[in-house]
Amino acid sequence: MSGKKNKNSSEDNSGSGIKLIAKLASVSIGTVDRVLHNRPGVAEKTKALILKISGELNYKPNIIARRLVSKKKYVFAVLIPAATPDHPYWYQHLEGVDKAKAEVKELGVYIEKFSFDQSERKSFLNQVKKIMAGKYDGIMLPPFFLEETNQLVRHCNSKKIPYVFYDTNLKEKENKALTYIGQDAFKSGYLAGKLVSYFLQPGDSVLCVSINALKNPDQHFNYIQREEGFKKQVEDEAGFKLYSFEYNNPGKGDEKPLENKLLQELTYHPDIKVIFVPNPRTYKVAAILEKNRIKGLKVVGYDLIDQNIDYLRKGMIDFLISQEPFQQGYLGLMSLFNHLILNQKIEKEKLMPITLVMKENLDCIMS
Amino acid sequence: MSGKKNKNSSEDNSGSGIKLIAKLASVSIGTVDRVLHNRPGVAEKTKALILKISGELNYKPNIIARRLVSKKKYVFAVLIPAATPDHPYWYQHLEGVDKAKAEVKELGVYIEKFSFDQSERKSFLNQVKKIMAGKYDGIMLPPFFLEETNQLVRHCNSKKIPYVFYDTNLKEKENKALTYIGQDAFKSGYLAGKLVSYFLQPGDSVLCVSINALKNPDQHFNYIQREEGFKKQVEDEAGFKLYSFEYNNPGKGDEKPLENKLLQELTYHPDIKVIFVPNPRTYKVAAILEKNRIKGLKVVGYDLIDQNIDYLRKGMIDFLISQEPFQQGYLGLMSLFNHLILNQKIEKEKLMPITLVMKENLDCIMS
DNA sequence: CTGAAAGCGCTTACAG
DNA sequence: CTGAAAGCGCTTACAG
Repeated sequence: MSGKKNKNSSEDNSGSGIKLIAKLASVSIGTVDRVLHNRPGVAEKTKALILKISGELNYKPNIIARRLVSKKKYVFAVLIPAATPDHPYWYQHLEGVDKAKAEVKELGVYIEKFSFDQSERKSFLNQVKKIMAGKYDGIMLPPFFLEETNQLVRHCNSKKIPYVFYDTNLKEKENKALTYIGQDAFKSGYLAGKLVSYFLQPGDSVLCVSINALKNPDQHFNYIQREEGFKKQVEDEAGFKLYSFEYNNPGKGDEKPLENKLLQELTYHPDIKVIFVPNPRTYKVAAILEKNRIKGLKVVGYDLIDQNIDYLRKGMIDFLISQEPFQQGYLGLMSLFNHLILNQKIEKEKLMPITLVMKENLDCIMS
Repeated sequence: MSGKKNKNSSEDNSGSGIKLIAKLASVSIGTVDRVLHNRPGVAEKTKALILKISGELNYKPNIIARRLVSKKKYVFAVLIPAATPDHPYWYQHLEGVDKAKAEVKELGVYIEKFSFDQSERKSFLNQVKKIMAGKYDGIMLPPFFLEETNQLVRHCNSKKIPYVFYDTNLKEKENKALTYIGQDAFKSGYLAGKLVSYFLQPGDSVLCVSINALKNPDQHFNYIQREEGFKKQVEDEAGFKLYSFEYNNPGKGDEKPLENKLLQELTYHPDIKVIFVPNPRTYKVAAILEKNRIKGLKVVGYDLIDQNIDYLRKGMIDFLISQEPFQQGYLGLMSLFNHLILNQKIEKEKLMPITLVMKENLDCIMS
């Protein structure tokens, strides 16, 4: 009567997992559970036997059963720049975060968001402190500010809390991040440079306009690296002249200084045929060109934010490089989940593709 | 003693689902299960009550528990062109299929692959027949051959078996496919045309070389549409001259005729500056150019197969358009899974991004 | 150091 | 038409 299930399968498919092991080892399932979870209170001999059997059986726990019964809850903290009309880039990260949030909720994993003003170092620090004061099982952040990030990193390292970097990478010695999700910024700029070189004729030159949002411009790791990659290709390898200037604006106020500077450069250097903006403020350049009815220049920049998309549609921006912010938010959290809950091995880096977007493939990219 | 769990949560989180409903309706959980699954044998009155309560509770079944206990197995059939050194494009689909396969296996879903020779209509038909003879809960296929696909479609429609198209879309009246996963071929060609237009100077022209693999060339829906999209942009909108020829080769044998034809075109039309190949056989053109030491031409084509990647690296191919074949294989099957097992709503189309790949972003794309 | 029992939320026979 | 019971593979107290 109790023998309904034939045990003639010599397969991988080991009957009923933990129960089978218990039977073969002549112990109870409680004991098996203990050794499988490395909990104390099992005789060395028993432990060894159980490990041996579970090894031979190639035992893999049934995650479904595990999640059904487990009462353990997980909470992740996500540090994320405030998405505002001035910095809409982050809305897409937010959507990715929310998708992950919805997906893991039923599985007992909760995600808390900590928003900060990306132009304010202090605001970042405050949220870092809140996170350190709380009890989180995993943390995800864009390491915008070196000092403050290192505080958090040290805290995580000492408490063995896994953390994930996204959008911007930090290659510091203390960095033991579980993974980095985002582009290789140098390569990204290099690719932009390659594309631009295709457009140019001998004698043409290029203008790079770095429009920063931080009060502390030396902190924009990504923009700096993109510019370096771009410069390497356009100037060093393709041999075109590259002009460049920086413009610093924490988001508010008029852009008259930018306009003046830009027009001045274009007047002095009529050989400029392409303008490159290594960040999402590309639309500001397009707006100035439009306002002053300047045509015949190609504009290449970053990120599919609404303002940029408008100018891409109008033909005032030629190419945008997309970093898949949605995927960054989503995959970053899922890698914490996969690591902590599913016990999966996580790659040290998940580099986002450097996607070239033109008016014509916009809709496909966004769907 | 049995009251350990406080029931003071007036939340969405409805205690224990089916049990709570049973309690509130004063019936057993068996009866609740029946109406939730729309099985017969429940009094209309009881049914209505249970439906009402479950509605008020906003009841969502716990999929984890469901899967743990359910003995129902699902089997999907995938029709996939044989991946061979001549058609390596399909290796990547295969990997996506295998990933999906591994992921759903533990959940009681099995995936069977049916491989066919993409140059042989007959081979496709044979596999279609096998699938129709079997008992499958879901089917995925690239609808390469119209007649044969329609047979399968009619079979599926009458048996209410969901089916998914991938790689190639078919917009026939009988087509009630659950979804289509792949590019919009016309737009894809149009984008290629736009990119090419950026490279050209007035007076330049373009050559389109369509290298087919089917014995029955009129069946290449994708290639035809790409060519049309390309032509529309390059010729109609940008106003460049477009030469084109077709070359038909079912995979085997020498390419001397192709070489002769290509060299002839280039000799007659020295104004040709770009060659466009609307399919993965782009490397064949690159090989001929290399062999004959022809430089200064730009080559744009499709798909990240090894041969193409080699020439991209060498600089003999300038741009490749990627269709994310891995994702096609993976997402197509997952949409069957999500539909059938998770009861999710599926979008009618999942258009793959039209990704431009150059030597410089190759590694990021592939990782 | 070890075992026996209850239970996660559901489905599946089986018995009325 | 309806209910009571067993069980999916695991974890969690609790009792020795």
